[in-house]
Amino acid sequence: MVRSHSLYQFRKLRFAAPSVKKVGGSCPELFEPEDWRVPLHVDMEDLRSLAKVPLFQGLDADHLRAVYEGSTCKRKGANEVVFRQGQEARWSYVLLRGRLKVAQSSPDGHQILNRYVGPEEMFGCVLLYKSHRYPATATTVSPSVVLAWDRDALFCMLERFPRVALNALELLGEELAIVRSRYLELATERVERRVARALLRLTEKSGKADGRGVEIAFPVSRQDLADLTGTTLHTVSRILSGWRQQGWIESGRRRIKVHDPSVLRSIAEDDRPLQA
Amino acid sequence: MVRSHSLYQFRKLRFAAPSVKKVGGSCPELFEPEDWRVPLHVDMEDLRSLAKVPLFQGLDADHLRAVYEGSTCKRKGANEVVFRQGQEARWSYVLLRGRLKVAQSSPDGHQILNRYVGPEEMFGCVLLYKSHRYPATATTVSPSVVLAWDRDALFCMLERFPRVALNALELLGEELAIVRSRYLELATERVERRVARALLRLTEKSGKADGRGVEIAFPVSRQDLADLTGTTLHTVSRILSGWRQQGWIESGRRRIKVHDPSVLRSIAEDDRPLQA
DNA sequence: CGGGCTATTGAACTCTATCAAGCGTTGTGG
DNA sequence: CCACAACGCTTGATAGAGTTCAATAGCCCG
Repeated sequence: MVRSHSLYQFRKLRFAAPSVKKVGGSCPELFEPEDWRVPLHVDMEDLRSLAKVPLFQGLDADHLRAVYEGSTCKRKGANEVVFRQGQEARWSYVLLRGRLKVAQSSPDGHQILNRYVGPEEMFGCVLLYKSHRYPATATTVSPSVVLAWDRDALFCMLERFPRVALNALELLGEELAIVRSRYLELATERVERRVARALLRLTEKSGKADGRGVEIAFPVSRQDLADLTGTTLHTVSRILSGWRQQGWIESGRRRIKVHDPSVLRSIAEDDRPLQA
Repeated sequence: MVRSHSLYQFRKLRFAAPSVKKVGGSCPELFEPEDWRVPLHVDMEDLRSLAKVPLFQGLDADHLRAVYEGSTCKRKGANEVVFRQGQEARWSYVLLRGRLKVAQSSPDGHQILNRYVGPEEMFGCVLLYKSHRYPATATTVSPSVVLAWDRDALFCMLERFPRVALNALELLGEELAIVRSRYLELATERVERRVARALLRLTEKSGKADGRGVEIAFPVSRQDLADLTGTTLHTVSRILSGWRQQGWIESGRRRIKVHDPSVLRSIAEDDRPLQA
């Protein structure tokens, strides 16, 4: 599919000086100036968010608090890197607010997009990667707040709260099923269909509907879509142009709105459900 | 890649009457006639195998025994189906002896091969698939012995032995990393390289070396290799023919021997390591 | 206002799927 | 035990989806 080196594929990520601030769970006084956005009662708000995280379902308030206090809070602007492929994997993350993407690149400069991560999802979490290295790079798409646990805290947590381990097992299982279904898709469907599916998944997961259609709530470039579907931005551009001319969609710079999902669905047609 | 319906893709699996015999863990007297292969001390032998299963690392003898006694033993000939895609997922499995392949097919009749399973590996185990259905079909490649636990037994086990849950987490994580790396491969590498990688993985995992090279220890057809790499048996055949003419390999009916892995490695060349 | 990004589009090219046909082996049933 | 069917493999020819190459145009931010 993507064959050889194309300069377009080398995406220059802006490596803003990592304005990572570690914040002891319940020590708001440690906040640094750039954290002005954060009100002092952040604790309670984060805790409420935390309660919605699937990974922590089944924990009662006290346990949640304990989990929270073992965490480190990091705040990022848009387009910052949370961790980079190949780095030592010390932290496991949960996204509280914002949006980020997890991408993997091959040594020859090609890139694929593993997934977009939304609020309350865990990421970078394949606990103790055997290699002890992150297999992918996580980059924020919008300003984000993440909680992180280091190896020790994580193991502690898993030991104290077996329920969390079970949740993790379930979530990893889902993830695995999704990746497998994506693999099947990549191996058997043609590009247009893959793009349609990807778009549908994005709108379903994070679409903002208004009178004239559903728009993806965060910026997605053609290249992103290409990396997501295993093709090139050129092909994606052509396809979207076609759809736009048909009036199926509306799109601009890193912006896509689907007018009529049912049309896309018929392009993606198949009995097979879209996983996730 | 694989575009439209090709009769070749509809692989007629021989659905032998499932000669599944359920055997209470420690009740050898329940064995049915077809189990003549099995000596009476099967218990101890299976137990020893069980001790080597990564999923059960860290359990002591008593616990292993408990785990074993919660299991059901099933024996299969070659080319039998253990579970089928879409069936209700009641059982989780560990392969004790033999070899099997796990394949997924899309509604339009295309097929991909998720993985080959060797002794001591777990499969069909993404505990409690959310859908409660197996997402793939497992077929024996050689005569095999599997142990199975039903949902209840499994949860019991996870509850009694948190260590098993942690092991499972680690194994799933590895699995996920492998699938992701395979996805990256499929999206970015061309066919020849993918085939070379697949062959190398097979020989490394289950190669029998002799004076003139390394042979894959179980039957692998061109179609299998194609399903494994997301291409067609035609292309695989052409590629292998080429390599054979170069003297890199030697191959027959469902039989492949690699003379010089280093040559294949240079075809698959890249700094990227072959995940598993 | 200029310099990056991002997107659009045309044209050429090529990898690989698809179509088609044939061959040797295995194994099965008469 | 032989014959025939099924299976696995090989190979040539053809075509097409989608990558690659190239060039341009619009948009956003500093």
